[in-house]
Amino acid sequence: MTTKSSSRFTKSQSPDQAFGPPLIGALLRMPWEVVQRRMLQRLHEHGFDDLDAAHLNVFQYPGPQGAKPSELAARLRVSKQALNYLLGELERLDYLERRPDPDDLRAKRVALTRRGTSAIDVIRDAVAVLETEWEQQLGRQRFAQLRALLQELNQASSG
Amino acid sequence: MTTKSSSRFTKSQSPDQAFGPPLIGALLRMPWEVVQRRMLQRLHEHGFDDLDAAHLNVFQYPGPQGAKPSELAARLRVSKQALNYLLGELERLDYLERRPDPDDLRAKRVALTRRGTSAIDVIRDAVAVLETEWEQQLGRQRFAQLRALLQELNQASSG
DNA sequence: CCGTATTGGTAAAGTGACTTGACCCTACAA
DNA sequence: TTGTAGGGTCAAGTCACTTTACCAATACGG
Repeated sequence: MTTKSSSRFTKSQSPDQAFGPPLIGALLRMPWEVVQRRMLQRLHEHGFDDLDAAHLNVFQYPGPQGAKPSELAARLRVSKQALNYLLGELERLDYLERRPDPDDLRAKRVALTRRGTSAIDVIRDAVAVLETEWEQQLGRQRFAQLRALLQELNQASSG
Repeated sequence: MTTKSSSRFTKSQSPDQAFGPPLIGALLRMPWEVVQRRMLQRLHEHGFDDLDAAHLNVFQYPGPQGAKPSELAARLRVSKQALNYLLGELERLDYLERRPDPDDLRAKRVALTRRGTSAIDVIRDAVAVLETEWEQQLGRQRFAQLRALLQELNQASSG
């Protein structure tokens, strides 16, 4: 019933601000950007200073371990060439290897090196630290609630 | 699922995943990406098909209206040259104008055109639709809770 | 089996969204 | 005044991509 006519909705009342209060988009984006920066910062502090944001995408959940390059490309919504370029970089920097798939002679599989898994450990740690910070700000219970709600949201819109 | 044979795992407790359960990072990122795709999709459907993800950043909360290019550059964490490049595109595509700042002869101010504000209306509408979808999935109360928690989180880490 | 289509990956060339470095003009404080 | 910082732009270079094309292996319908 709220959305039958969008007239009142879309016209913002304040003239010099196109947006009113933060939309759910911004509310999700801003903390995610905090996480992202934190991950990069920690990685750089721990000697993985040859990684940048683009590389980070490859390590993103659920991680590249065992995946086929084309799988990863689809997951990250980039062309397989673009992804292969990234994989080349990461292989050169000794974060992973591309090994032949034993079950399909066309395919390859990504295998993390020791350095690669170490980097992922740093990432997980960085996020863990941030989580405890947020936990303190929101309270344990409320933070747990937030996490649960986000989890539910992700399950719903996984398609 | 896949072969159990490759069970040389990192210090992560979960078997064949370098990551265990989704970290808060992924939980924030994934719905944000849903929002992002939805915004672009809606824009393209409504005739704003000359916009891409990079342009969207400029329109992000709280929007470019009245801002100085250098402000926007800092906000988006890109160089002022990079941002100026984007503004050039958006000006050429008739989404905004760069006008001289009346109070500072060095500066310019971004002013949205009619087409620009229309695009923002579409964005807000797209997010509003998604919000009602999520509201139905989580329930009104729980979704309101989620929004409140996210708002709190953003206030905390605004610095 | 065969022939065809599909899938996984690569190579090469082009490009465009950036970067770095320089510069100009204005503002402001000393 | 001067010196310094801030806002913006121009120009050149770069590299992370895209596009196009192609090969090899697999899947599948007969």
